[in-house]
Amino acid sequence: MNDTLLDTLNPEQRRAVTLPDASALILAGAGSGKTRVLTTRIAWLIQQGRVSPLGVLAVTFTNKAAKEMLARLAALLPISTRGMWVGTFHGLSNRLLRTHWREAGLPQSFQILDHQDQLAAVKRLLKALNVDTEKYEPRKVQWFINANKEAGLRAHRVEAFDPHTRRLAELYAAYDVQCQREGVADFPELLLRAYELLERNELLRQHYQERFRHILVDEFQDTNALQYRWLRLFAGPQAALFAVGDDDQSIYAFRGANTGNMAEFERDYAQGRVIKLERNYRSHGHILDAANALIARNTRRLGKNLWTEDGKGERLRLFQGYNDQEEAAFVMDEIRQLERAGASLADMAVLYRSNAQSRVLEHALFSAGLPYRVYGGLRFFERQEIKHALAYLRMLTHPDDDGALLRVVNFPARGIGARTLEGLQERARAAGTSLWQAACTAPGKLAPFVRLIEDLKRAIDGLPLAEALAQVIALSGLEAFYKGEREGAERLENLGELVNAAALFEQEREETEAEGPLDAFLAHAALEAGEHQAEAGRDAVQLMTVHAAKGLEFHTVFITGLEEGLFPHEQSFAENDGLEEERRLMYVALTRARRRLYLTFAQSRLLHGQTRCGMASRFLDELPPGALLPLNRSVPVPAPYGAAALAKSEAGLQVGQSVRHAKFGAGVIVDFEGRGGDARVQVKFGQAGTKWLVLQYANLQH
DNA sequence: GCGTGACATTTTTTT
DNA sequence: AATGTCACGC
Repeated sequence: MNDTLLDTLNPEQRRAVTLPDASALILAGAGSGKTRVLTTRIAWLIQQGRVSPLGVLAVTFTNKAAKEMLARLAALLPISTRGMWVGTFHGLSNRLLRTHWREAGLPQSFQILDHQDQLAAVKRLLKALNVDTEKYEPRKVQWFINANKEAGLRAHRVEAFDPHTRRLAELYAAYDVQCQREGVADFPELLLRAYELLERNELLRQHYQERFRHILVDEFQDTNALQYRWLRLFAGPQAALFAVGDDDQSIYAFRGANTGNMAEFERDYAQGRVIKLERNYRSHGHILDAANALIARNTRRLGKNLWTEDGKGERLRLFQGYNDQEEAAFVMDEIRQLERAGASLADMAVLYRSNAQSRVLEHALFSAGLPYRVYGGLRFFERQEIKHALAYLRMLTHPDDDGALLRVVNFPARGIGARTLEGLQERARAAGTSLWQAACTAPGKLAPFVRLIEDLKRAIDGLPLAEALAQVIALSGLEAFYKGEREGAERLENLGELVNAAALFEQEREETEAEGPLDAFLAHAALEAGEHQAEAGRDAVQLMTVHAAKGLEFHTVFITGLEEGLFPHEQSFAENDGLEEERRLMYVALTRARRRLYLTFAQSRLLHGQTRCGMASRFLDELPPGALLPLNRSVPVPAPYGAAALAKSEAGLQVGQSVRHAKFGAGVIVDFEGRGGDARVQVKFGQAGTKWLVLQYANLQH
């Protein structure tokens, strides 16, 4: 058994799997068998008797990755994976907080706010405090709160040197008070609360630190400051931290991921125990050569070079289209040819930098009658009918949840408008109670609603979860409402799907869990996006952003829209290290392909309702020419294209160039459009912000 | 209380 | 082009 576990591993992988009981950093390149090493390591540790299954803590970022890990473990070991702590940061934090809700200062049935719910809560707060939402945009306030929580900072510890930031910190403090009063926790709160719980409660800390002897983390390059501290706290002085990651695939810095964690981890924990997995089992040579050459341009890398024993394979096919439609038509033609040659559509992916680009591609595929599937977009548990049904459920288990009440109090419409609600909120504020309590004590127009909730409570008492949910959907009036809607059929279907999900959830649920089935299901709904929708499993071309493609692989990959300003995205030019992140993104895109890779771009494209001209992405210049196969007759790949390029060369300006304006001062060109007398450039100035200027009149110095 | 039209606002996304 | 937000009038 021991042998079979390690048999198929290469020497580096085996070395990683069989490391002693100490912390280590595994630098795992794309396609190097990262997940395999992680799961085999756990299996090996357990098999060797170095740790019991309950002494393992394995953390991932997505539920999908956690599930896959559990499935692989179950296949490797003759043990039950039930009760093992394998999950996402948020899922595990939730588990801890549900078990120790009292010590954590939370109500037993505390509810989890997803992104939407949180934004609604912030808006409500700003309104209650009479804050000018022009000056303090809800989204920005939300971002401020989350960024600080993810840095591990509570409101009183936020450093604020200017009045605006000070005010934001006050709002952050008020927001936390509101959440506490309502008994709800947003996503970063789960982690921060779990962290603080262990930090402050010595008994609990000792308990968990003694229990978890081996802590393993996947996608370590994506951890933020709080997650890293969370890991360190769980590990304590003794546990072995096994971190697997790839700094070259860090593409989430924009949401707080801190690649610096890897260097810090090496210094503080893994000194001398760093293993690089560089052998790639996925792609042919030309693809890897291209990826290696591209990523080599980034500074501050930990350094890795992928290699394969497979041959060079096909060169990367390069196509330039006249516009986005021609580009899409090309992609479609190639797909059709490949399909005719017997390739599976599901093994082809069309990637793009931003979601807006999918439309043209979808249109082309649709017209051609090729089945396709677009990833991203609205998730199951984020749909309004689902949120409504869940909000009713929340009212039943946790009536003090003001957000849930406001969501359903007048949906379906029952004549409770802004005026009534204002009165209700006023009374709640005066009495210092939740909206629900205020509604119960002075019902007035709200009486029917209060009665409805009470009736629902009685109706579902003792029912299994799925039946209870079906009752709620029927009795709340949601069902009748959507039956009457013209486009309600799909929503009704989704509600049916939700009942199914509840039934499935109850079936699979572990009985050992501390919380009731209702709370558990609501937490599940908040933490689990609800992956698959129709279309899944069918043989269809896969359309997705490069971000969404991370972790996946395909026989054939199309990387589209390779134009300056789009990929790399113009927004990145102004950001610190923005271009390096874009390059890592391109690296991720390249390494998704096993056998065939297409790189396409268009000279002009319709964006935000207007035609914009662009030139070929600099990333194309950064690939080794020998690995490329140009498909157009003339292929001046590095040369600029189109009218806009002309305008630029006329004026001697280009994107990324520093310029000076008489009034606005120093700035950097971030975009341009039009030609001749209409040519305009977008310049980001230090003081004056970002402005569009007509080239003819701007008189820019450079 | 609810429907309508003007208006801005557009990277990437998981939990 | 498309979507969400918001103020306004019925």
